[in-house]
Amino acid sequence: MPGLADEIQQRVPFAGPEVEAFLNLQRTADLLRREAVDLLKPFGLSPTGYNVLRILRGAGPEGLPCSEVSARLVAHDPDVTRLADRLAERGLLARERRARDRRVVVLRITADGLALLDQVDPRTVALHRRQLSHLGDSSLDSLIRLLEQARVPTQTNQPEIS
Amino acid sequence: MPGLADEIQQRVPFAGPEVEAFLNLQRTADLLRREAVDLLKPFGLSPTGYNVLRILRGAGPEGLPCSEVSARLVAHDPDVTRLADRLAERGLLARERRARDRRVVVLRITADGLALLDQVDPRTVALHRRQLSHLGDSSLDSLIRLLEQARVPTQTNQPEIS
DNA sequence: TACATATATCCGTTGAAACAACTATCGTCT
DNA sequence: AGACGATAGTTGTTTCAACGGATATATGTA
Repeated sequence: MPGLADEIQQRVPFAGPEVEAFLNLQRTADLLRREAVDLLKPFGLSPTGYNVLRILRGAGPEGLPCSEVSARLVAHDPDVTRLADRLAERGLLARERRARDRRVVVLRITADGLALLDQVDPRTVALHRRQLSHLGDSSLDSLIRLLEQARVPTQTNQPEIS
Repeated sequence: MPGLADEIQQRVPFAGPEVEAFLNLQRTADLLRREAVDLLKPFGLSPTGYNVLRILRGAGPEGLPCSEVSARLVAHDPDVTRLADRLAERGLLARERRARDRRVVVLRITADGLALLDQVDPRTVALHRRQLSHLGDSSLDSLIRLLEQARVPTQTNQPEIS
């Protein structure tokens, strides 16, 4: 197969700092996330499930509609219904249809859910500290600021003229 | 249910910069990744599949064993077998058992695979530029450096004494 | 009221990731 | 040679995310 070798080789080895930043972002996020997954697994929680419970705790006793929970998730998951199904089966949250608008289902964390969070929270905090504290506060602040900045433009993006 | 309201409320609103950095990292990575997923979908590629093809292109005509591909993936996926299955079915890569060690299966990108990459690459580069170029080169460099730093300690972590 | 449209959630299906058990092959030691 | 353990992939199963269509309710309009 002549000519193939010429085509292959190290092409696009460096496609600009944006690409490199994207890949580093994915790589780092994946690595740290896996450790969080492993930590949460013994508690029967996925990162998303854990996230839902924390959102509901933050929402207080009035709870929050599914749609609102969905909007606040770290990793946007459109299928809150079945996610809540699993958590409700285990008694970690309660569901109730709102009277004045019977379309919305309000989710509320239960005492069991709160107890589980109390058990898990110290571990995740310790994990993240172990993962990132070596950067130091000032680097962490920079990192946080850069990550926030990185999210800005994609939200207000013009659709391509194409 | 008295007492419940006291337990709920905004607890753990700020558990330290490490937690905030972790959440920002996940949030940003997820947001950017989703756009990449949408971009790749019309080409029938997942981010991981795209990643495999680029790794194989970089490896050149000699190809790479499954295990080596797995190790170089951005998002570590232990199941390269079936990932390669799908790509091989579409003729994007070829598989061959190595003669001197018949345990290893060598993956090689095909001309079709290279052609697909040629089609996709400019789009992903453009996407990442659109996502991140507003940060500017110096901020991007900082971000890359911080993300690299963040990956260091987790690799050499002592198991907890616990 | 009747109708059209929008919204919030639900559910059926598909595809892929996670985990574990299994097979084949190799290297080494006796 | 034969046995043991290590290595490289493969395969089965379960679970979960993604996508789209379906349902129920609400809202606006004539």
